[in-house]
Amino acid sequence: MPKNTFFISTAIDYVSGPPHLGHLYEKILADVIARWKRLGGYKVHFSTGTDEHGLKIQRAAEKQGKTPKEFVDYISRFFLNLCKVYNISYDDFIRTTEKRHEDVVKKIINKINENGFIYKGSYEGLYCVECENFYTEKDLIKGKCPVHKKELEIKKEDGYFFKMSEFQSKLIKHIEKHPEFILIQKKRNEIYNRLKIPLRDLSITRKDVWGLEFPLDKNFSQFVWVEALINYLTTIDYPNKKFKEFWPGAHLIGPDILWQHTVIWGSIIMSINLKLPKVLNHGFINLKGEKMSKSVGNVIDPFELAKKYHVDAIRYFLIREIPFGEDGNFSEEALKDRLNNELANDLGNLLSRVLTIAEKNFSGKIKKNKIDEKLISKLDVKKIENFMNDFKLTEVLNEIWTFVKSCNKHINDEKLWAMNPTDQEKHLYSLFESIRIIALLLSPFIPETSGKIYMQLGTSCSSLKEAKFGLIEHYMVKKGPILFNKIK
RNA sequence: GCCUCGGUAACUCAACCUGGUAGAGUGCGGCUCUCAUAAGGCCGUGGUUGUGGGUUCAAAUCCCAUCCGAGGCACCA
Repeated sequence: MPKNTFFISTAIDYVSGPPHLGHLYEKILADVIARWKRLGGYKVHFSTGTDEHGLKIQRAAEKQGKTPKEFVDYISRFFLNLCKVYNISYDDFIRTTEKRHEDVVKKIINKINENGFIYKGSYEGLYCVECENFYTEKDLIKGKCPVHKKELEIKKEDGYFFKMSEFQSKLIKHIEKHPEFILIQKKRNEIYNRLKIPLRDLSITRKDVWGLEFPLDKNFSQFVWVEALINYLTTIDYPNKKFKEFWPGAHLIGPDILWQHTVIWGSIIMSINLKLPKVLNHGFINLKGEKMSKSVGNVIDPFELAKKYHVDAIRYFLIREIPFGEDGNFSEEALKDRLNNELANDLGNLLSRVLTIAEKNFSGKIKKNKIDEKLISKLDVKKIENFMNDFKLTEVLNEIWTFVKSCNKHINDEKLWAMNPTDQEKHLYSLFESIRIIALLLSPFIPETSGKIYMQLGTSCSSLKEAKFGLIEHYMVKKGPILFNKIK
């Protein structure tokens, strides 16, 4: 990726059902990173979207008496809406049923073929006649079809294959040379070890399944995985200007699809001679230690959540509570704790107490003054930038909060409310500068709140370069509504 | 079965790579300022670091074993 551009994608969500908290978590992570990069002056392309082909969707559509296209149009809207409700600043929302995607897929498949990595063969596997689908041994329940509980037969089907096996040693070498290819080490180890087992070629076509037509043979549709991954090239307009500007990027994904993004996607990328992207793999969200699942009925609906809690509180909570790459726990109790203690008391009250003094004693007008070195020594912007570069988002918030608390302590230690006017104005200036920079650093995480803080401070920032003390000549502040209402 | 990761205060985690008798936040108890969203600040409470061995002057940290837990093991996505 050229120096001053940054391409980040979420996985495109499979639209067999509406979004849950896990989908939201990934979008928030990507959004925070994208917003941070923009603050840093990068030209950012942030893509998200929906994956709309495949057998499961075909089935789900049939069940509802809809055509697959009608069905995906309906579900995809929920994901788009999710982005809007949660302030996800995507640059492109891509759907795999779009024409532009079909065009790029065609180009890629042709290119892989020209390079000699596609051949016709036959796939043999365990097949359930009723499902019209192949299963692997792992899928089976007591050796039988997981859906119909029936014996499976061995079936052979013609199809096209991608010579994935040819890329095995190259993938191993790539991981050894570029460990950052897979961000989280424990998952990197898993992939690395699995690559010691011979890699099989990948069957890339299906018969009679809802999907894009296979460019080399009209009798087949494409296996969803290969086609869906190509969205990362579609979104930056492969092979044109934007592609040259932004490739390779960083793919943010969940642990369930790591193999596909490293081994399958990695091989495909190598087969068309492109540089490999980075894979930023995050963890799962559990509920009270249990996996979210529809059958257990403990799925959190992000739309319902947003009705109950401030969107920024939810964004803040998910990032603050769950270290990148780790599985995390969601509970409303923990969310309330963070919201009440950290957002409302520490941050919201800090703004409120300082504004009151400024309005009461100076009618909101605060002139530039010498900065209090002791106060600002508590903030290490460089450290925060480093954490951010390593995607240690939780640490970033931790560091910012240390400073928020320092501001509160400073007010107490100095008895700000009881000072003579000259000193008071001096300290107020330092505090407003501190709060301005806090709002700036927090803006990727809680954008709406940062906006509210800027408004009350009567200023605004849009670049990390403004994270310097003493930039503002005059403050004209005006107290507004409180930032966060506490929830019992 | 094979592979990976984890087991540290009531809870969530840090310190482990680069050994030197464990830190933070939350919770709980107390004190305190009064500008503020009854907010803020301070002090305290609290752990024989899963278990058993080994190496070492010294082990949460390195090695071995063992128990417990989580995850992965490709064409459903």
